[in-house]
Amino acid sequence: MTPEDDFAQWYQDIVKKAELAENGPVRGTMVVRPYAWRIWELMQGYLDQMFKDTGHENAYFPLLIPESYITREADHIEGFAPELWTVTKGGGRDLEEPAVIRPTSETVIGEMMSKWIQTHRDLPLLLNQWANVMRWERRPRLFLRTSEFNWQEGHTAHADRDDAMEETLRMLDVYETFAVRDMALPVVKGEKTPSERFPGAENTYTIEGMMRDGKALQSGTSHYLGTKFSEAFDIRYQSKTNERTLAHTTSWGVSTRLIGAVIMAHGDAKGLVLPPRIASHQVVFVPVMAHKEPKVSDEADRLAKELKAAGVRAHVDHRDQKPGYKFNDWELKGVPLRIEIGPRDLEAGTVTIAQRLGRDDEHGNPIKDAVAMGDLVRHVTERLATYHDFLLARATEFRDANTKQVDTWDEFVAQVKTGWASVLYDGTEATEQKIKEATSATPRCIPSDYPAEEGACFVTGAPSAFGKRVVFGRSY
RNA sequence: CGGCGUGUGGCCUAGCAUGGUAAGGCGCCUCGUUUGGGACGAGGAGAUCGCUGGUUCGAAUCCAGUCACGCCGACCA
Repeated sequence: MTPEDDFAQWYQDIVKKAELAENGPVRGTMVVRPYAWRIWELMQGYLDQMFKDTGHENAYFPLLIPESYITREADHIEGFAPELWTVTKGGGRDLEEPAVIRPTSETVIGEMMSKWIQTHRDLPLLLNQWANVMRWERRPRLFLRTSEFNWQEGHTAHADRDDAMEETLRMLDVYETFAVRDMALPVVKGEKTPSERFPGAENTYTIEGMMRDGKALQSGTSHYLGTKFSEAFDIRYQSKTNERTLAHTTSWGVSTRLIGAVIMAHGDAKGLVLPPRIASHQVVFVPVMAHKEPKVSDEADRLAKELKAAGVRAHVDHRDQKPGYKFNDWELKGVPLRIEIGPRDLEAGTVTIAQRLGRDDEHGNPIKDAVAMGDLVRHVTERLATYHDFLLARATEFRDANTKQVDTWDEFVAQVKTGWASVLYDGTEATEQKIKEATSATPRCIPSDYPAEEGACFVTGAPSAFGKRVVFGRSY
């Protein structure tokens, strides 16, 4: 199965065959297997460090939220009501007040913030939590949309709009940096149009990645919540001039959906392709003839230890299988570098390196390079770095080749079948609706780095909105 | 939630029209031979055929309901 034949089927095959995840016993739930959870742990590591570097502290808030909290902010409840899971019993008895399982934690954290914030000296309050949330999903897909998923949610409170907006955009930048630097995923960063905003947000910002079928995946969002939740939960502080003032809040999150992004942005017919910085194993050794020549295993173990000491995630595959089986297996699992080591290598004092992607012969098989054992650590370290650059460049080329500026309806319809279209449009929901009905494309974002441009809407001819082009595409 | 489709050992599938108590491949276990691109032979384990009910002497097969999964749509940070 290749991504070109049937993208949806290909995706499911990879998730299953690469041992990433499977369905849980309750509809819409997901079991994340160790190989994928390791990827998530690595992602968490990078993100958590960046959150701390930008002054945030981790905390933990309860899974269960009083039902009444959710209803306090009008837009919020309207948006989330259809997706809530509600607990009505505890210890076999009906609860006095039903509790909802958090779909997101603005409400319960808002409630706590109102208690913790007294004066302007308590601001900004910069929090993050790593947690699971639940939303009823009508059509679950592993990693992309499941009823329960793991994520991080940042929640912050600020003295004024400017400070909160700065935070909102700062964290959006953190997400962009992470996507590019750690996932080799180029993203388009920008603001959501009003119809695509988070329920309860004044503004929503997003990073959008292009998958290999040309569809967009919303990969991270950052929201400026204004004073909506402060009003609902009474988050006020005493200002320097002794006035009781509403705080401005933000929230921002990324989830295990990012694992889906990695699969769909980099994968190919052979299977998963993992960018080195988030690869569970960066290097896998495949010993050859180890049963006849015990030194082979010893040398593999020794070299792996050297690599580990240098900070490389190396693994030695001691399984009792033939080498060819292991080659295919690790390619399916997307390991960046494979090192073959056998009697021939021992004699020559070398190992044989094959790269998962980007260094293939005319038949699509990896070109194997001999590398001196003494030079292995340096070579591998460099290879991993250039491999990352290669994946990023490849994904960027793909995205750019499938993004077009268009100015007519016909061009637009053709373009969003396979990629993204950047257009001038009037910004109305009616126009968005018309586009969606005809093409199933929706506005992905108003890119931050697009130049100012105005003109006539390509659908209605009315003056364009937002002062620049907007990217449309089909999305997950 | 609407339309279409699919549920048979861990995985893929045959059997179903014309009911008679489940077959093959892969995988798994044991032994031997093999090992630089998915090995081979011999022996072996493993399924109340998604679930519930109905029809029948008898149901994987027919009927009804239900659950799960997939695709499309609607919905969805």
